[in-house]
Amino acid sequence: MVTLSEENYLKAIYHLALRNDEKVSTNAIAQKVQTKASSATDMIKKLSEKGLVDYQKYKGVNLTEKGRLSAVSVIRKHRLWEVFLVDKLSFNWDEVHEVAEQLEHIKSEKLTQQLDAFLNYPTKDPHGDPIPDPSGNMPSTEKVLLAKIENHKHCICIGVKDSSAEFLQYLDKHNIALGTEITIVSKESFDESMTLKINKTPLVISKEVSHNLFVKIN
Amino acid sequence: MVTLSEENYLKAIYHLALRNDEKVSTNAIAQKVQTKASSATDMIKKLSEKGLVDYQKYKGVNLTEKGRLSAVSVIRKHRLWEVFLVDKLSFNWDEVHEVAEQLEHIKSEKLTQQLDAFLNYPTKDPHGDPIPDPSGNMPSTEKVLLAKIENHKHCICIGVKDSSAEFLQYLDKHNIALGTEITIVSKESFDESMTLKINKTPLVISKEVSHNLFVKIN
DNA sequence: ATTTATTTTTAGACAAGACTAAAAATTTAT
DNA sequence: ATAAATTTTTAGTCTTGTCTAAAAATAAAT
Repeated sequence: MVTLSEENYLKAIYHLALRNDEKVSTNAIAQKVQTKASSATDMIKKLSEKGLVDYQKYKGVNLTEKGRLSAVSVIRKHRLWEVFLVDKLSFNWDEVHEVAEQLEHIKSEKLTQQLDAFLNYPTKDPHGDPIPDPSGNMPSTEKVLLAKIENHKHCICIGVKDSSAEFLQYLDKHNIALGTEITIVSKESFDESMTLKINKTPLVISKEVSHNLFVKIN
Repeated sequence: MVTLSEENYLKAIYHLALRNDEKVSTNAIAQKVQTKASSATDMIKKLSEKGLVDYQKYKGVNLTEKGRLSAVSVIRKHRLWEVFLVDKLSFNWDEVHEVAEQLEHIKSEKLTQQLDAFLNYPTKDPHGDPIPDPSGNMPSTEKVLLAKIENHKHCICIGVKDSSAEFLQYLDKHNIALGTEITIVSKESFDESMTLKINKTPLVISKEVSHNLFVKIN
């Protein structure tokens, strides 16, 4: 069971990880959840013990898959409730956040499902943010780092982050270009390396590569 | 500001005071909120300090007007959400309680108002209980226990007393719903069982059932 | 490469709510 | 009316999540 506070921390980490794409710092989390760094440290330890984040002292945190699913579930509920408030209860788009912050913590699988159906399976909330599907997939509206793609997913290369000549040559050598379809075959958590399949050819890449390549989900 | 726990205690006291009409005992409260008497004592002191209940040691508690308003506000939200779940999200009437227990604590005046309007200002929840108005007036229904109805009378099911899932499922199984017309065919005085006729079908019920079903005379 | 500054973690404390065990008050029974 | 049983309260402890102050680790700057 994940408590309300834990859910808020997971959500904060999820949102911070989107832009940074690297490990999230204690201070950043503390600021996001409006608390002190020492409190954040305590909570991070708790989340780590529960297997919701990967954590090493002084090194920042990452969501585990379990933690990510929990965070996305809360975000899904938040955004569905925002749609409800605007579409059905005539709220303005700038009035919904505070109420949705409360509603997102209601625990009932059936409630979420039925609400989704009642709203006609919306794909975006009133602010234009995508609504994750019931199994925790966040529709990617825009480019995402290859490192963020889940196992066994297909995606398409749409750009690079740091375009050094060496890196572009590396890509050429392995037949990765704009528009190339990439399948994630497996991911190693200890060094964040990945095995891909490109045009039926397997390729192992390091985390330096996966964090430098932008893709979009097919 | 009234906390979630405080709201639950106030609600418990409100419901207990209905029947007893007298002061409510610590033990009764503890049982209702599923806790120990010592915990109840602690909370009662806190509620007393906040001016939500009148309390004298060993003498039981009464809601103050302030406490009553707070309790009724929670009950109003609980019942509105129940209507929402049944009318809009296709919940069965025996599935709504647990979820409504969570939703009743959401704090937003506008949310409650708009929900009320969206549901078309309902006056009863799915169990037939009245929904208080926004200023805290609880409509008094002239509902009566089925056990009290005389022989050969006709009446209409308008609610239940204790709405456990098992009981509601029992009612469903025997085609008793809100609005169902019931005729009392006979009454056994030795065990207080009754024979009814529902849609021309006879049904024998125990005193447990007749003491749990509210009806109004046709 | 040390010193300085910043970030992060630890240690100890606090408030809310709950619990156990025991004491005090009240009620019931003889 | 006094003893027995029950109810209620107190005292002390626990957990969750927060805080402050200080120590330790990392990062920045000279």
